Amino acid sequence: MVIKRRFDHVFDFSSIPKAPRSTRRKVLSSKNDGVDDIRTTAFDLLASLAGKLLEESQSSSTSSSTNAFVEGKGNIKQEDVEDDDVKPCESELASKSPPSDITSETPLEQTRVSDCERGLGLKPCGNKKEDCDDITEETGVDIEKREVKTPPGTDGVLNGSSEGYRNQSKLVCRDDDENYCKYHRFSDGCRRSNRPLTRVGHRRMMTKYGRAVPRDSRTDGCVKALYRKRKLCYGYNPWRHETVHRKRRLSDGGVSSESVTISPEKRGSVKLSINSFRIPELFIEVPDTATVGSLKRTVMEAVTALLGDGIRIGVLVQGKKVRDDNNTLSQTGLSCRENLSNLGFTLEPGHVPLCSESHVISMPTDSTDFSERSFDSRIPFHLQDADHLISSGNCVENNQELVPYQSDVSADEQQQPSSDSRALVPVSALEPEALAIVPLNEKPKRTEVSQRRTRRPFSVTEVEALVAAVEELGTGRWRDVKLRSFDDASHRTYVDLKDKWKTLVHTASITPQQRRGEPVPQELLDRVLAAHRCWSQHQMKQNGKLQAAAIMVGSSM
DNA sequence: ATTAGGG
DNA sequence: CCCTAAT
Repeated sequence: MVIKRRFDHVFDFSSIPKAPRSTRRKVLSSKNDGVDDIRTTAFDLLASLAGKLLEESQSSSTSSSTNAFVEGKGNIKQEDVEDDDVKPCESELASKSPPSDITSETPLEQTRVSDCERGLGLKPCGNKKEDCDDITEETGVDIEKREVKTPPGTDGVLNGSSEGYRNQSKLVCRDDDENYCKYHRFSDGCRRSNRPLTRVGHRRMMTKYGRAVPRDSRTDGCVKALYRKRKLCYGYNPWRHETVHRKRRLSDGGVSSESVTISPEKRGSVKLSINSFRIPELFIEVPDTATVGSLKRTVMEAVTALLGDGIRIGVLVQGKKVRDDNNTLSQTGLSCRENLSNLGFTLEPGHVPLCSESHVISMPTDSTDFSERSFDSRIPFHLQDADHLISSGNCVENNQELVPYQSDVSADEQQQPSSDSRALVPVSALEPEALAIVPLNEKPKRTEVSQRRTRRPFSVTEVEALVAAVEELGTGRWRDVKLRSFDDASHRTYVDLKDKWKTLVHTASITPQQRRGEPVPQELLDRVLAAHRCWSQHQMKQNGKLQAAAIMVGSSM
């Protein structure tokens, strides 16, 4: 699935939620922290810039026009994912089977099982059956139809408003993994897994880092697509080459400011406010198996990379870039009102980005375009866009020094924002180089095909299955847990399961307020804690026995 | 290939 | 999730 949308969002600073930095940081994982920092820094930077420039209250026209301006630009909003299609998931649930059915176990294992089942207060299988029935219902939400709704008559501009978002067009994504995975729980009753047996026929090729090599295509469409995306990005696609070429030609590029309002009030001083910045068109490609969540992250990454890459400010006067930083404003001709009205700013990337992760979508200028263009024959959009880029590039070539800027846009268009697309002059038309700003490859960390897997939060159903398996098998047999309960979920490796258990234990240990993501039922967390205690205790005992045995052996020698 | 634990 | 070390 390739989404083609123009992506010149207007960022309305006032719409950016503010929270104490410390608060926000607290809630973020260490990994996202960096991202958030970057984003925050970038926005803070912009905000402070605007603040500095805004020495005084804006001229009355400014504030009144700002909102209207943004409104008029329209909005694109990804509505939160909804589960609207409920369909029971295949679950092989347990039939009654006595927990004592462990005849094949060694005496040691027998004791540990019984110990732990006592410790965990495991119910007899009859009760487990009840659990299983409950689970059947829970798994009913496994099938998810996800939608992205875009507002009618809008053009791809983001802001906080959520008005008028009705199914103008739908982007239906499916998470294949969740759709199709089935969880086995107590599929063989209460019998403990027998490693030698379960091994047979269940081995799965794993990549070096425990990455499961998908056994079938139903669950790995995403993987393949991602890989393909990667491949495209890393060099085999014409679009990319065009991008690179263009970048060599371009010395500047980036985000343009809009709706700059200037109020030369006192003599010798210049007051102005920057109401919004527009982000240039971004190209995003995601596989149609990608989740909406991953799409969001992708867009976020693209924007973050753009802003966080280190941005510079460019100044445009009468559409021409002012390159001499040492000239005074009056020397630059910014002393009179007329000239000030032609002042513009650009955000430019800190350095010329190279290609790395080419996620990134571009959005059409209006929603009509979106609904029709995004999902039709534009799939191989690279070529078409390559053409576009080329022509844009030519434009730049002819005008390298003087970056075209529609200076009257800020003065005029913002006054009549809802007058429609005139205010939506595509960035590319103004600043073709903006197209090249797909921020890429700052950190050559992950080389080549190695890509971090897309995050797949565990569903409650999965957690349930995991907890059940660990209750049975303990915390040190992740491979067995995998085979027992996640054998059909190729994207869940035993390492994933182990990691998930780790986080579950942590989650269960913290207050509900500190938890994030889809809430895990307290009942499950209680079981997690109980199982964790039981099995770690068991492990200690076992270690003790081993030590004792070792001592015995040692002393007898 | 698995397990365990840090990042 | 990723990465490593140790089995």
